[in-house]
Amino acid sequence: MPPASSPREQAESRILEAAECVFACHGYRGSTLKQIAEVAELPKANLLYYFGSKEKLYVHLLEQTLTRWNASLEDISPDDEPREVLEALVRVKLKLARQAPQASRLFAAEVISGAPFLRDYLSGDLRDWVQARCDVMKAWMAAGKLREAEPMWVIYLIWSTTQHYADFAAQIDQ
Amino acid sequence: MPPASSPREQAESRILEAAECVFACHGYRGSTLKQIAEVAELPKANLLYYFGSKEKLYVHLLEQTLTRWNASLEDISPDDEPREVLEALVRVKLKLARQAPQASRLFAAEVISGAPFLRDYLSGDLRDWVQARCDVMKAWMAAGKLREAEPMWVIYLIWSTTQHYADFAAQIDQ
DNA sequence: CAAGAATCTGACCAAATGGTCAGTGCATGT
DNA sequence: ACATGCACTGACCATTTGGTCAGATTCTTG
Repeated sequence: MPPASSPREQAESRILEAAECVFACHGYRGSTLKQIAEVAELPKANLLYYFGSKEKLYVHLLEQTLTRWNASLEDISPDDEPREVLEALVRVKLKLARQAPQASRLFAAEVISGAPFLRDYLSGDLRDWVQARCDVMKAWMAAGKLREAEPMWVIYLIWSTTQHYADFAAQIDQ
Repeated sequence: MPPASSPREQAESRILEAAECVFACHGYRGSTLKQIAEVAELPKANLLYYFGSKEKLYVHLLEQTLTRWNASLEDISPDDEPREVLEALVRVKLKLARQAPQASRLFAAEVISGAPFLRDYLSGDLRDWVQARCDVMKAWMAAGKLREAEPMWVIYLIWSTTQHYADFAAQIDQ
């Protein structure tokens, strides 16, 4: 059994890190393997050796990002207090945008370009995730615990705010 | 004197429309002249004839967008009522995002990729515009007319919300 | 040590990219 | 009729792109 950091794991994480950076800045089509290879300080052929193709590398990165995000976002129930849950939701998402601005940007770039690769995911797991939150919010509204509003818009509001925060991070920091 | 829609004007607006669509989806580097030409239903060489280069076409589009935006955003003064002004600001930006989602996306894509072409503009006219609003908000806070908050964040909040609204428009519409 | 598997990479390829250019129409004024 | 300038474009070019591959190197294991 290979140790915790086999050459494979080392190279893969190095490549993923570089790819995240480049894809986040230029989107899928705007990024080149050459540029990613330069950032990773590895020959281009090495990326292909480990990930097969540009597309596979990109999708791998997307899946990794969404898996992490979903893992960080706890479940909620209609019995919870809306204010606390929503505030927690904002804080978690904001923390993610701060901790992993690259991933946040990557996600935004993908969505802006029409989410060609995410579409399947959005109509699957993530869509379910969103739907579940919407249902809880509707229950809150029915019980008078939350002001009437379109739940999906609330989620988009939270996403958009934190997302844009990450996108403008450089400018905000000044 | 040529009539209101000379061949030049017709072709240029046709090209700009197509370019806005493509650049908005894929950013500068992710877009190709071939694709823009196909959308515009014109030969590729025609785009170059009128705009000289891909970069010039892109910058032309950015300038056009920002000029329109700035024209639509009225002035505000410390004597105004914060709630009204901020609500107006949101409504105008939201209207722009609805009316011209492509331009809104174009702007977002440019910012996400580090605003390489906008940088000059952001540090010039637009920055002044932002600064002016921040000053007014600070005056409001000093006068107790607005809750304490970092003014720039308020502006980013408004931008991010409307921006993301445009980006997710297709999904929201469902 | 030997055999085989895993790791790595320079050199190469077909396709696509931004851009050039010579040349073709075509309207207008003289 | 003819000259002039604008509008237009097919064919071409150098470069870059994602991807392949044969072979070199290193590691693991019997």
